[in-house]
Amino acid sequence: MATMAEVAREAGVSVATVSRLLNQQGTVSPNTAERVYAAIKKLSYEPNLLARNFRKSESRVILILAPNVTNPYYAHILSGIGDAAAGMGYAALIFTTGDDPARERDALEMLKKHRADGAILIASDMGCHWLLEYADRYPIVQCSEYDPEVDIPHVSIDNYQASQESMEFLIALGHRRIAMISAENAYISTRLRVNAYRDTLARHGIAPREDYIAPASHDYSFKSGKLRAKELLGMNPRPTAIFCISDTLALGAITAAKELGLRVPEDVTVVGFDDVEHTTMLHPYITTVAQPCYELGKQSAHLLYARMTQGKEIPRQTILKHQLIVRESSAPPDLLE
Amino acid sequence: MATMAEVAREAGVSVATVSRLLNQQGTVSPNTAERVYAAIKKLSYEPNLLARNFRKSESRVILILAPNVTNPYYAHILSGIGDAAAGMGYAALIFTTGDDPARERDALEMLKKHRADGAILIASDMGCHWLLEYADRYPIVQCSEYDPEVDIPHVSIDNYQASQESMEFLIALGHRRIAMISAENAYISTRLRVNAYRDTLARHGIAPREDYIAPASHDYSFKSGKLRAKELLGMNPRPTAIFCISDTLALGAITAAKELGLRVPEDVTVVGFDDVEHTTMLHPYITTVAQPCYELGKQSAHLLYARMTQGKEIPRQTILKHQLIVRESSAPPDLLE
DNA sequence: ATAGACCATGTAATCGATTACAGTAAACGA
DNA sequence: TCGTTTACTGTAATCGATTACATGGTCTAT
Repeated sequence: MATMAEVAREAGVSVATVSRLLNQQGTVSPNTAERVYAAIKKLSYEPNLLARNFRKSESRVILILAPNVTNPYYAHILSGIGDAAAGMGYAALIFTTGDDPARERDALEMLKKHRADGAILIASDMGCHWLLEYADRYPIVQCSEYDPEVDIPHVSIDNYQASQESMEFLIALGHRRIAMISAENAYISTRLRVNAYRDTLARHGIAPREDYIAPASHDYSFKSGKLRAKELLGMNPRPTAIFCISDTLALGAITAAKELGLRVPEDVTVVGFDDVEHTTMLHPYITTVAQPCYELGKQSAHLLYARMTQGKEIPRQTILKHQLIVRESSAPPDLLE
Repeated sequence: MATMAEVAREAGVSVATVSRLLNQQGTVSPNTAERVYAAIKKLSYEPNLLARNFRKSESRVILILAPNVTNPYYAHILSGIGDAAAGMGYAALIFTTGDDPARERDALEMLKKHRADGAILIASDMGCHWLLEYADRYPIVQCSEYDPEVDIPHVSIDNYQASQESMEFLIALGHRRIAMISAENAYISTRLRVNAYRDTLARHGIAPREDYIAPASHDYSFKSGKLRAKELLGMNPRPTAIFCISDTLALGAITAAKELGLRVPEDVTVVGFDDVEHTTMLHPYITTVAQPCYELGKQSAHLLYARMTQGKEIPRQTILKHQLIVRESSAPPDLLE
């Protein structure tokens, strides 16, 4: 592979001139430029990014940490980040952490080693104070999850407000015995959604029953949603609606209901969260709160970019709009029962 | 950030000694080693990968090209590649091509620029002779899709055999009017599956009807699967079974059947392909051919690694095992109709 | 006692770009 | 006309690691 020096020799100029031409720095006469371009073509020269990045001390890579890439919610965020990064001339290095802070930490070491210029963390647990050690020294943006007590810029939706709307909707339909499938994780979204669940019930004079709140596994697995739903639907009195904090869990709940011989929504209403493809794949289509996943990723990337390149102060919090989407899995409770 | 020279000064040795110690090259006395480690700790030194990679002329990055990251089939492959790469000390740079050869080509330029040491291509179209231009000069492995006429190592399953088994299964159940939802793409898998569909019918003395083969959109979208299935199920005589080349399409077909008031599998049998999570998310659970997605990705990464590091000749073709999984969406046709 | 092997370490070149600085020539302004 | 920009180009230092080669000291075998 030809080097810049060879191109320079071929064109009869110095490397400085070639470099200036390629980087649009300084000036180069049209005549010389033409000769250089000819030489580049002749030798089919390609700049060596290893050398360039080393010299400029930048990697043009952004690190992305996600629990996994198979959950469609994360996949869409990754998609948004990836597209935005590509548009800005950055490459996205995706690391999966499996929700393990140790692996998260390992991956962040990449910043110290100059393998990446900045990082976007998707779904960090609460209580991530140790993150500040990195955030103070490197550009970092959190996407979707964050800790309100930790001062790192983040992009998310208003989980409390969204859950409240969902609950208000159920109550307005006439539901009183509303259960919830949450998750055994330390995400802020989970906490806010549970808070909103309790608060909204209370505000309507309905005493929240703790045994109506069933935590699914930390990764929102379909299987565990089904399991928890079966437990909930076996209780007496049986809840007439289940508020799930993810669509996968909602799908699990619907499957559970069907296996118990219950109809959705006639016998039990199920609502989800996120609005991933699953919601409209089989009937009943799922009522859910739509999150702008792709946009969350895109915004995160743009913020990080601003922080990395212009060293700009970026807003601590960016909240994008959610939307309650009513479909087939919700209906008024059957009051005759 | 401290440099190796500073560490060397602090420890009272030369940079060569520090480097040797860190790379386990040559020998360093225990005494010296201790002093160096102390210096590293004191200065909290981290090697600069930009410098190291530049010097060694390797990026320790592998390029991954996929049409998108949201299709669960690709997501699982990516997962396998990512884990394997991390285990080998490589980082995975994921680029989405949207099935656009131009973007695929652009991404491959990264190899020339030394941004990556090798590449794994997921789902390249047939007729990708131009790929040889890169494959001849850089380590490249294709995963899942490939072109038998293009000599690039690839990892896949036996699509023909798998489809044949699926068809034999349907015929053994008693189905004669079997339709197929394929796709409008140029993948080898699509071609082999269609071929196996035709051949197997013919071998059983059933004349394939061309209008029973409906191509869905190139990305196997749920929506287009539903659309095609509605057309097929509206035909006279109506097919009693539909062989779909992806689970998403199968899900679309099941939804279509339900919307038409048909029961699955009593009125129509639907079988899928891939075995992604969707298959067991709602009843009827889908009968399908399982592909070892994660393993496909992992193997691809290992092959690429062998090729990159030992320059070894690697096998041109690696075929992993598939498995027909019979679930609820298939049953003998109702012969009373 | 001495050659040869081996160990521990240092010196300095090297990878391929970017860029500060300097120099020359032409253009310009008064 | 002379000083001063301005346009264009070249020289060489530089980024931070790796590594070929050289050096001096120890140990071993004859």
